[in-house]
Amino acid sequence: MSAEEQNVRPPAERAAELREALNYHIYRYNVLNAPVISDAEYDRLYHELKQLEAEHPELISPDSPTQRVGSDLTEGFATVDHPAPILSLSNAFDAENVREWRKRIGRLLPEDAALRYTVEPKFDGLTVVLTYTDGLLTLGATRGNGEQGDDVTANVRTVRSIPRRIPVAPDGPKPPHTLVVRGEVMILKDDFEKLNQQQEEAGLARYVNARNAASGALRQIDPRVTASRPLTCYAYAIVQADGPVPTSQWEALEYLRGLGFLVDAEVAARFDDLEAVVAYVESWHDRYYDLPFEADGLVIKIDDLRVAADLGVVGKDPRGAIAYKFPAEEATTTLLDVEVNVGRTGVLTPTAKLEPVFIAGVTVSNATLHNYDDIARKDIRIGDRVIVKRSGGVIPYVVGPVVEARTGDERPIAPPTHCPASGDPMVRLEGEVAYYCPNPACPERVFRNIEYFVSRAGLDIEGLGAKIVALLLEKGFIRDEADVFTLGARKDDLLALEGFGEKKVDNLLRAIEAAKTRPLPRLLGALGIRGVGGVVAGLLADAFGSVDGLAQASAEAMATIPGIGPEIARAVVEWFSAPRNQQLIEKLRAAGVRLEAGGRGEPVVGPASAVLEGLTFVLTGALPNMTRDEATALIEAHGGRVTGSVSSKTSYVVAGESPGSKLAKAEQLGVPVLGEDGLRALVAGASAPGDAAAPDDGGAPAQPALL
DNA sequence: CACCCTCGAGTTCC
DNA sequence: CTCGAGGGTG
Repeated sequence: MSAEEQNVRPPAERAAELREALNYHIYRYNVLNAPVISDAEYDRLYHELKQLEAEHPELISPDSPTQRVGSDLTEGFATVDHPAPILSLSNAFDAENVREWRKRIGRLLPEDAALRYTVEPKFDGLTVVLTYTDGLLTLGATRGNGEQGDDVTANVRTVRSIPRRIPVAPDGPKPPHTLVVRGEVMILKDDFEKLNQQQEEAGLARYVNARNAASGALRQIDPRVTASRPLTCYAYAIVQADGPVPTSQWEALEYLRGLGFLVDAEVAARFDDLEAVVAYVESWHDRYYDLPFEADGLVIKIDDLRVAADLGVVGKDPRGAIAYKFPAEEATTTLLDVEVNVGRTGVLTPTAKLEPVFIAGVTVSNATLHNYDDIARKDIRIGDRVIVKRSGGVIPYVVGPVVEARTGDERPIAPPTHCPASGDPMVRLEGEVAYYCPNPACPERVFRNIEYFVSRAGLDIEGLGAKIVALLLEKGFIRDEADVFTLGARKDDLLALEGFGEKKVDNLLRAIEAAKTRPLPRLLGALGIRGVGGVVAGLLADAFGSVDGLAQASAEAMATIPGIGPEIARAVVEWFSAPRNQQLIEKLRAAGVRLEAGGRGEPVVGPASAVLEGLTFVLTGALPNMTRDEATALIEAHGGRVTGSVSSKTSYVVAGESPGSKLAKAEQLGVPVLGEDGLRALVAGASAPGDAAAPDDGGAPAQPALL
């Protein structure tokens, strides 16, 4: 049943259906801690109902979820009244919504009133209300239904970032006689990972998400259990005080920090211009996932708390603040099927076929399932409702199944016993996760190998992508990698193919011709020997100088090279001992492919300078004026190294636009971070006067700056 | 033998 | 980008 079909039904019927569904989801979320739909979907349903009620006010009923705030009251805890009701916030989903909010409140304010705004993270945790009497933490309560909450004082006292006594230091500032603070309890992302590792080691189920785990922890009857869970609390508001406290939100945050509360400082900012606010919140779109906590948006508040209070409340939403929601990165959908992919090495990778679902700006219908151990560990079954996440990076993956939504018709997923392409029985190597198709002649493996051979990672033949490789295989024009070089003799056959004109064929043949004289490391890497990528191929090329030299080398000889161990050596020897591969080399030789290092087209370029000698760089994000390849070339030309992951040995991280998790890692490890300019300065500065001459080897002329 | 670091391999969508 | 595994080091 599609959304369109639902929407043409009578409004009254649809409203009743939405009410029922929402109430059920509220119960699942708040009471059982086991939601069956994502927050984003909940939001969608909620807004549909709200809009329906706006158009047809007669449909509003007292049990409508729009008329109440959610409740998480649990039996087993004493119920306490909140000094002030905990309200929710209206949502903004884009810049325009934020401007509309400003316009709405503008009508209630004096003409041209100058406003300041604070922006804070919208924590995805649990709201708590903390009461201090003469500096002592005397009450901690959950949000409950907004009016009343559960008394979880004993549990709250176990949270280390919540002061049990203020002042925390003997000379620290003293709070007023009574102080009520609002905060958010959560499990930080790193802690959540560790917690799940412990769960696994203990043979227990993983928690699906941090919020549920935190919620469960806070509601333990035995506070010792709570104490064993890594809870953190950020404070963000003063609810009540009987002494002088700040009258602006910005100062309130500073005040709370001064008293010893944990207060966010990464996101919090104050602006006196709404457009600056809009630019700021949008700037968080592609970096909020680097925050140490889960956040599903930002909160924009009128900084002057008296002005905010005077604006009052509409429905259950205060007018003085708005929640700016990030595009949802998680959604639930149905796992329709699991497809098996055969890689060029023979590894089988399960891929999830999903009912298409819109997440963070794109429609996702496929997601990797990594391997069969992972499927078993998460107990994912075909037909399950599954949570799909598209975080930090871009690549979506299946987080886990919603066990509560099972109907009993779900089917377990078993690793295939035979290769879907060749029919060979699958092999699982001792101690490895992957299942392999052991047959090197497996049609899928052959296809993937050729595809890799000609790809950018291999010989980089432009105009020869996966589609065309598949077509050429199907037509019988090629059967292995070397056949690619015989295509020049079959120009007429190529021209006869659909979509292949004179120009396209000429370009393709020219690219193939050029690929005959690629540098030796590229050729070695393109062969697809297990464990031999760009770096290892370079080491082997340096040591043996030619394909034949390598083919004759012993495993022992290879293993003496730093960076090559017994495993890779064995894989290389094994590869060259296979008749199939020996024939391949002979065909390449016969086709005129250069199998040695050096020669024309491969100048041995000495370093332009050695100013970066001994330094290791990691690139992340997009630099404004150079590609990653150019930046890598620049660093290497000056004697530096570029690696993929940040470690304590990394000298510099070069970060550009929308950097990934590497930037956070760098900050965590205290590795200095450079921009593009910083990199150029490093190169230029040190190589400036006098020392630009290439060291000793007279043969290679120093290259001028690369750009 | 237990770490840490690096490399290779596979992956999604437009 | 993330994961798993190989290689090297203390």
